[in-house]
Amino acid sequence: MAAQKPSVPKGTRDFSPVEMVKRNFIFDTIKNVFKRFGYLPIETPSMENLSTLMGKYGEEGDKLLFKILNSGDYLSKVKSNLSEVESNKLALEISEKGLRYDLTVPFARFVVQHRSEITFPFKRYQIQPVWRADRPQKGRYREFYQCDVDVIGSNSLLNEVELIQIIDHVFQDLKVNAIIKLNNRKILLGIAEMIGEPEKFIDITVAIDKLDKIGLEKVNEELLLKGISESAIEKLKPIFELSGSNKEKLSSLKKIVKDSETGLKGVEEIETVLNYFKTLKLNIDLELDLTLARGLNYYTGAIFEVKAKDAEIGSICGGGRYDDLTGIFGLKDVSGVGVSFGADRIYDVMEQLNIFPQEIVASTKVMFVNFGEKEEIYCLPLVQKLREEGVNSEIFPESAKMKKQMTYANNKNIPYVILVGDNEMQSGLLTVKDMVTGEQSELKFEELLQKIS
RNA sequence: GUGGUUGUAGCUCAGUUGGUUAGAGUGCCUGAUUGUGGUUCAGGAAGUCGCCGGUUCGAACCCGGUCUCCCACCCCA
Repeated sequence: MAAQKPSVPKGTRDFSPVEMVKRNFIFDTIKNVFKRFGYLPIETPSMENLSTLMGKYGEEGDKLLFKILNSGDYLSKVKSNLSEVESNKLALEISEKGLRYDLTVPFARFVVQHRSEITFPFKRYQIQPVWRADRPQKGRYREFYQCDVDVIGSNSLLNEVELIQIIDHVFQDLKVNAIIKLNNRKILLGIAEMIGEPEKFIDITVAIDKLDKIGLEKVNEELLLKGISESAIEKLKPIFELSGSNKEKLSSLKKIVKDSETGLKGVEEIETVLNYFKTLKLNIDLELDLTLARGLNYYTGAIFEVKAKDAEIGSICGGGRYDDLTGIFGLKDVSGVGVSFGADRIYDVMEQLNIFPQEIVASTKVMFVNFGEKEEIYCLPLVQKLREEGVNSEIFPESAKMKKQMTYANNKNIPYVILVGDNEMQSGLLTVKDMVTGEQSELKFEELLQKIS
């Protein structure tokens, strides 16, 4: 039988040690910031009941869910006529579980399910993979990690402020130049009301979200196509033409939505958030962007999106406030707000810009060459001592040829190689080779410690 | 889901109008050097030409299907 060619499913990837070291650098950096702001970790299962996931991400979202086939003789339980039933109807009859699509909905489920154990406001972070069945392309995978921070059970806009600070910290620590775009769904709703098309709210937001990508004309075409009247489109025009500083945009916006209570509330919320930053230091740019809409329709208040300034890859972080996500699961009046960092896209940006710190790649600092049994017995306690001193060390596991052992150290980027043979065992010194300069010196153990620390 | 594109050695890629035995660079292995990697030199191994079928005396090359990669749309981290 011919060996089958090994491969992984479309849109999924293996990660080599070098890649994992870099990925862990991103995860660790993000995690440390989360912890510094008082967030605690949780995890939820990779799969959820489809009833938990369906209908939370819009029509498109449902299509992008990976569904898991029921176990056993699932076909025998199908009630519909197989030759007539539609695929998506059948899917629900033979599948009751699916892979999670994001971390926010499982979190809402978690909160409702564990409400009696939770003290509110509940601040949690969660770093796990999610799955989406769309076609892979640049910066888009079928399996990728999200790093979510959310606070639930508090309406305070201080939480929005805190999330912006977290984003600021993360990208500062990662040394990624980024910009936060901020908007508020209430403003978008107010605008929809103003132009007399409140029921077309979703269509309007999706269309204006594309403004910077496809331009005003195409957006207007799309709006017409969705059945929005020309006069309404005409009224939208001044919103697209808003410019200047955040302050200027807000004051002209106030006039536009002056007759919409919701709209004014949204403007006020943004003003409040921005006012906090009059006295807080913020390194990242924070920009009010009226064309930011975000597709997920559970957002009700503030919405955020972060873009890398020096790379073209879509958003690397996004989120917002959701007033009633727990309501779906039976817990009313619990508002939450959170953001999600796209670790894989951040990786792509950092890789493209070549800004991973050099020193994270070297894992082993010292390697002992293995000359044979006698020497092993002599070296092993030394390796142990180095490890006790916190130095990452290893001994080559067999007395292979020098060339092989040196090549191993070289390929693994090990900076120091130690040679201990008859001479060294007699003198009690260690021959230490600096793999960068090629220089060798005979040192006492303590001198070695000093040299490498 | 729609449209386009790619696939040849572990990796990056050549390969003429369809014509003997499919090449290069790099990596790998061996030796020059039995206690010295990264540089140099000599030698060596390595390919169902993505897969299935068709056309042809003959296919890496032409045709059809399929999978995969990448890109755009939809949507999104």
